Amino acid sequence: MAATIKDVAKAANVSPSTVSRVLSDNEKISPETKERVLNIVKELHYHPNITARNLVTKSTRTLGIVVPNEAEDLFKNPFFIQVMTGISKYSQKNGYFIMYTFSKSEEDSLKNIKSYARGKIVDGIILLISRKNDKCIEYLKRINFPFSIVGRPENTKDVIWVDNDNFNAMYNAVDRIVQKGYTDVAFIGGSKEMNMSNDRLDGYKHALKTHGIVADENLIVENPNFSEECGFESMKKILDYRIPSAVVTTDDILAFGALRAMHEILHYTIPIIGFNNTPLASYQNPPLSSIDINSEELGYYAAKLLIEKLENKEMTNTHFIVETNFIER
Amino acid sequence: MAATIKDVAKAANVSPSTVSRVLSDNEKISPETKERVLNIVKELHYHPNITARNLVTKSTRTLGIVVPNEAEDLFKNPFFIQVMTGISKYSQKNGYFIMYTFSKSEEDSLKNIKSYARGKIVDGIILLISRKNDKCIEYLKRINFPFSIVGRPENTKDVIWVDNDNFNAMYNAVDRIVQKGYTDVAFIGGSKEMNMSNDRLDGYKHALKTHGIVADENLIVENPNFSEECGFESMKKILDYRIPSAVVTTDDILAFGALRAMHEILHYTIPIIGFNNTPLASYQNPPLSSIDINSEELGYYAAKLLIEKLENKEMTNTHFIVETNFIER
DNA sequence: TAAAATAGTGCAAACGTTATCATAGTTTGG
DNA sequence: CCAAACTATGATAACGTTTGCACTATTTTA
Repeated sequence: MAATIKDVAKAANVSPSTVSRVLSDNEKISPETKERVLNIVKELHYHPNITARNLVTKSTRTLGIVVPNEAEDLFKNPFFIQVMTGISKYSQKNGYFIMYTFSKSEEDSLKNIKSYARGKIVDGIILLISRKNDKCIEYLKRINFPFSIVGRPENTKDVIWVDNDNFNAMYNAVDRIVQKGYTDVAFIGGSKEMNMSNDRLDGYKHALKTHGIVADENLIVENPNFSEECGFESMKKILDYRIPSAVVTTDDILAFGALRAMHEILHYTIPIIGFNNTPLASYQNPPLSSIDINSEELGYYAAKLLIEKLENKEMTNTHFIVETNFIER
Repeated sequence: MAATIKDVAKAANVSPSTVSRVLSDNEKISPETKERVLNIVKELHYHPNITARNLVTKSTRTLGIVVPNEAEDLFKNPFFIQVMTGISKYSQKNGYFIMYTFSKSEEDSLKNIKSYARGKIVDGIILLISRKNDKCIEYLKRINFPFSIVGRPENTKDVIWVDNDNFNAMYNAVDRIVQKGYTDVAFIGGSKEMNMSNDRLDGYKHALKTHGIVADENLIVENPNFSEECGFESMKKILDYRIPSAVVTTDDILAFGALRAMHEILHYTIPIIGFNNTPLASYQNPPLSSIDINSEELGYYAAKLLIEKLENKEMTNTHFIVETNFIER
């Protein structure tokens, strides 16, 4: 049996309170007792029982991550694991543990959130996605449970969120290629369910407008998801209509598909830009230019803002915008 | 404030014990009290405090996953997230929570394991990697803490592990292509630190031997890791020496690099086989044949075996072999 | 019909901490 | 030099459950 605080207290000839104080440091404990206690602690290999501590402090120093089922479509995309890495990095640095759960559906997400929140198993929750009319967000708001979101939610009021500036990221990319002389730019987008899709489309349109170019609706293809197949079909559709001078996409995987369509149909490629800068983007033929969204930072800041809220730090901001970088290849 | 078991008890005019028994079901409680209590539970939105329960039951029904730093090299590879999904699926089904932590190094892993185990924060640990002379394994064995490993450890005595049969997977693949007439097969491998690398190499050698072919050491290139660059360089080296009739690799990413080398140097491709069946394998040009290792199942069974141990089920086996599938494209 | 078994419930201890309050001893202030 | 303030520590009550034991009322057994 592992030693408890009482064992240490007895061996050091002090009360449990004193041991507790020694361990939490910031107390007025005489140097002698401190040393004596610390020696016993070492000797007995004592480590406080976190569960017991959690019970009395009414906090678990644990964050819960809810990974949506959509992630499955995105095994191809390191986005989620990168975000999770970022969350882990900040959390560890600040002594927080992390729990996660994969959810098959929005309902399932909600169920998992409830078990986290109601069982008081975590102090806060990080959502890796925000849907339209998101039930999870609504629930968390209603029960007033701390949470943060990766991705801008529909209604940003009273929520903590972290995202890229998708509008500007796409705006700048399109602006750039138009300036290079590619004025006839096609757009291949993914799921319209997500806010970022619309932001990126808006950025595209606005950039064209700035240059006095009227967007040709036939050059804009949106899809139900971000698969390679969708990218392929979209490009095919576009090529059937006309050969644009360049293509922008809202995801590298879409770009991979589009690239394949060019190879198979055109037998040459036109400039194309991906999004998310998947590690494999650089290995495409030709290497794919892409917009890096710094996924890891998204997670890092989602954890940071949430923890700041949990610790009642005065928050300067209830959201954070992570930079994007245009990677030209 | 959320309702406690005492509130429910008071409202239902019973003792807390009775409420507890109603909630844990399997007790001789009269149908009337049961119904009455259940109603109050619903009315008060009562949910047991898991921390308090954990304290008295001396168990957290939580599994801890230690993700190694190597994962970072493998963002390109959905392996880890797939394993984590598998773990999540089995755990959820059986009412277990999951914690994870990324580790920067073996030392860091050990530190994280200690905080999980000594704080009694998790009931068991799943390691996502096994190194040579693995300090984590050694520690967990020493303190006799339940754990399971994804991947076969050096010493399988007294440990629970789940893995593919890497030897046979590679053996069969090589056997297959040799039978098709490609007798001059090159081999590109990754980190020798990992057992599976050696198993796969052995499988390759043994398959050739079976067909009476003497392995040409110059056609065998091993690398420090599984990067695209390594694949590229290895293929280059092989082509400098001689053009083989086919190539097998121990990872799709290596194959991607090798494929690029063929395109750039040979300007045509020879048959090549990857490993892990990365989602992007099918989008290569030409589509990459690969060996699917069913990563998700690896995680699923790692969780299953560990939980069985935790619940003292009589375990028929202390390890499990997950099937591989040759995906021909 | 008395003794024994059983069904249904309550009491109280335990789990291992932290935190509030009290206290003994020492130092400081006027 | 006595009251006031402070220092270092201990006693004790929580935190919210589960569980072993005890108890009463009922049913079964012989």
